[in-house]
This record gives sequence, structure tokens and C-alpha cells, in this order.
Amino acid sequence: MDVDAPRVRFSPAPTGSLHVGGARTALFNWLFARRHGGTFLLRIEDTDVERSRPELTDAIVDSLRWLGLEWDEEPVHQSERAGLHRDAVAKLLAAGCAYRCDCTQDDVRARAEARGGPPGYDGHCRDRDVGPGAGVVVRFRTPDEGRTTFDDVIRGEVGFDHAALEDFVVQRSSGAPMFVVANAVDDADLGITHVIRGEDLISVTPKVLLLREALGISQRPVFAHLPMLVNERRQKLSKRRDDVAVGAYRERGYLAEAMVNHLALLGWGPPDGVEIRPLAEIVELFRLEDVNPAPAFFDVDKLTHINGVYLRGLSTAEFIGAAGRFLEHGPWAPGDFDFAAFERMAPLVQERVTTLAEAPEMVDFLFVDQPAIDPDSWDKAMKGPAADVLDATMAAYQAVAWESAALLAALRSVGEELGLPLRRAQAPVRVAVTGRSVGPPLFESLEVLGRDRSLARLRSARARL
RNA sequence: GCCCCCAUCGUCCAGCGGCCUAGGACGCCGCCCUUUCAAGGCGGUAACGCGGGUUCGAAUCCCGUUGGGGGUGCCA
Repeated sequence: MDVDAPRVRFSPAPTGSLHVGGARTALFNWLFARRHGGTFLLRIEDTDVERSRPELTDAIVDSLRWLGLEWDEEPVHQSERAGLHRDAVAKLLAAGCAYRCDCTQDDVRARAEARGGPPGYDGHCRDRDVGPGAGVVVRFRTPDEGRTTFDDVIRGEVGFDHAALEDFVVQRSSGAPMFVVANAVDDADLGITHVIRGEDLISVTPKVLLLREALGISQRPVFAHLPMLVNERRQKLSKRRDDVAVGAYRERGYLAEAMVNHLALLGWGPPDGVEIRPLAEIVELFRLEDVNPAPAFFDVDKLTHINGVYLRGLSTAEFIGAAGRFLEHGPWAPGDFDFAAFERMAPLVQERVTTLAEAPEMVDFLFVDQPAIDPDSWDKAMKGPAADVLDATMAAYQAVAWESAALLAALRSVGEELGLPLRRAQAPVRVAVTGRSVGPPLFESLEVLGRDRSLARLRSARARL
């Protein structure tokens, strides 16, 4: 696509926190702007004062910043532009493109049922010349004939017959203009060249186009309707039903880079098939016209895999920095966390976790008096020659140099004397010391734990047999 | 009901008329490596919804059908 300095916007309504679908829309707008040297705007669609909650704007802004999707100009709040929107409605009224209507919603519904026809407004007040007053809304007079079409970058030509469009409300009885008006006016006023949004908004596009025309706006933006993000049941993601808050993923130990990378792969793929790659490369490769029109499932398993790759790609220092927040709480007493001990284990933890939230359980044995014993692990490890292994290991570890290579060598010898391969010999020791059969490499763990505490746990386990 | 959109492995992406006995990734399974678990390496599993056309040739184009989804608010 040949594009010169486009202006795009992400326009969330502050009625909830940012969810992954919104984040994907924001990302694709951002990618398109960056790819073509354009401008990315943030516009808060808070025209519904009843539902909009200012604090949610902050939450959305936080999440966007966390993802690294920075906007290029001051955020626009539609609520502050209500004057412009009201002017537009007045203009529509004056031109005869809109009219007042005093039908209640019950009236509209009752008449629709009575005529047995489709639900929706029937144009009852079109020529009744209703004046301003309480309970009066303004409706747009949609043409009875004809058709509005537009070329969607992702879907090709999309068209709607005007006959199927009811006379929709453009101004509430409260006097507040509706979202479509704000949308039509602000996109034009802000010079938006490309409207990139979810497919759920595709049916408002003809309304916006009709409004722009009625308002004498000759240009129209290019439209691109992104496929929906769906849940496992193939339904549009819902904030109530699905676990989709971007902030929740952050809390669960996902990296922003991994989230962005994964989101970029939903509805789009790089031509060379290399999926996990720096954002800068994605910017270079991104083409709006290559976006797939079919809905995509937000697959947490794949996100998790990508997150693991990013985690392992971090330097040790970066990993420690990122993990810090997740180690503030754990199964240990508040003052017992030993940062230096965690630092020593960090490289080993880093290659084993897939989210940062898994870090505490990898090192908790270092910070508690006696780790909780996992019953299954115990049963599996503490049978057969376990008692002999523990006895011999305690004896050997009494005097051995307390350093992983020596600890390994000593346990290997213990195993050889008892006719056990190392994999068998280490099992009882691991469970005795860490409480589990899985975890970071054993001998490094022992080294960091220290001789006294390690021997104490071995004794304690031996006594339990 | 009406309007609109969509349709390749379980999932995501590739494929834009011959290079496709359909490729990559996640997941899953197996093997190797290995002090556990991961990571890594190797291999495997698995898809063009259906029916008609167009064409020498169709996963790719057209029509229909079926299925799924979105919209149908004085929400956005």
C-alpha cells in the first residue's frame, strides 16, 4: 500500500480496562503509523458520561504505556469536544438531514411488534415536525434508496443498502450527541486518514459515511476492519466471560514484549515465517493489506511459549530486575527473603520458568525453615534404598568442600557404592532438601542453601522414613 | 427475523492458478541429551466444510450451500 504520513487513532471507551482485543487494535494502528512514518493518536471515547469512568482512562493509558504503544500527540477526550458534536447535529437539523423524535423506546418496540416486522425504528416522526422538549431525541434521516459502499483494506468492497438502515439516533434526549456523530466529526476534524478498528464496528461505517456526507465532509478515510479476537468457543472476547485484561497478564508474569509479539501474530504473520522477533522488525514487515479477515483465537499457551523465549533472552541482570516484583511475596516469612541467594540461583531459574510468576516456587526452599513436602514426590523418592542414600549422603556431605561440583561428585560416589545411577541417588536428596522432585539443579541449590541447613533437612527426612 | 462478515492441521500463521504427495509455529506424542524439571536437538500426529462451475490445471477464481461470528441500543 502506498501511504504517505497517515494519521490513525486508537479510540477506547473508558468503560473497562484495556483488554487484549483493544490492545491488538491499538497495536495494529501503532504498527501502521510507525511503518509509514505516520501519527498515532489516542482518543478517549467518553461521550457516554453515565458509563465512562475517568479512572479507567488512567488504567488504559497505563496498559498502553506498559506495552510500549506510545501516542504522538496529546490524548483527545471526546467529552471535551461535545460542542463540535452538537454543532454538527444542529447543522444536520437545519439541512433537513435529521429530525426530532419523541417516541419512547417502548413505543418503538411496540410498533415493531405490532407490525410483526423487524425490530427497529419505523420513521414514525419523520414528518411530524416535533419540536425540542423533554424526551426528544434527534434522528438521522437515512436515505430510503441507494447503497453505501466502501473499500475495506482487509475485506475488499463492503456494501449496505440504505433500506436496511433505520433512522438512527444522533442525539440523546439529554442533548448529548451519540458516538457515531462524535466519530464522524472527530475523525474528520483530527484529519484521520485510516480507520483501523474491530470488525464489530463494521456496521456503523455506513452510518458514519452518510453523516460525513450530510455534513459536507468530502473526504473519507480508508477503512480496515480487523478480525475479532475470540475465545475457545469462537465468540467475541468479553470482559466478563473471558480472562482478557492486559493488566492481568502483566500481573501473571508476562513480559510486555512477549504480549506485543503475540498480539502481532493474531491476524497477521511475517512473510518469512519467523514469528518471534523484535518489534522493530515487525514494524518493517507489517502490511495492513496482509491482515487475515478471519477471527483469531487468543491462545494463552502460545503466548506462554513466546514469553518463555523472551524470558530466556533477557540478560541475567534484566531477568533479576523483572522477577523482583514477583518475589516480594512467597511462602516465606516477609523478612526471610535473601536477595543475594536469589541472585545466585537466577540464571538457573531463568531457563526454567515460562512466566515470572513461577519464580517464587523455584527458590522458596531457600527462604523457609522447612519446605513443604509434596506427598507424591515423597512417596516416589523415599522408597527402596532411600534410607541408605540419605545416610551415606549425610556422611559424605559432613566434610566435603561445599561447592556444587564436589557435592555432585560425592553423591555420584554414594550412588556407585549403592549400585544406583545418579538419577536415582539424587531423588531422595532433592525431596529431602527442596520438598519436591522437580526444581533447579540440585547441587547448585545445595551450594546456595549451605551445609548446615542442607544436613538438617537430610536428617529430618531420614527421621521421617 | 433482517443486515454484514468469515471459512487451510485442535490453535495461530503461510499459500494469492501449476513449485502443494499443502509449509512453519503452539499444543500433543516419541526419541536423544541429561542430577530432577525445563531448555535444546531429532522425529511424529493433524487441515484445504460441502456441491456446482471457470480452466489444460484450483486450497487458490466464480456461484450456491452449510457452518460459525458480528451487528440490529437514547453503549461504544
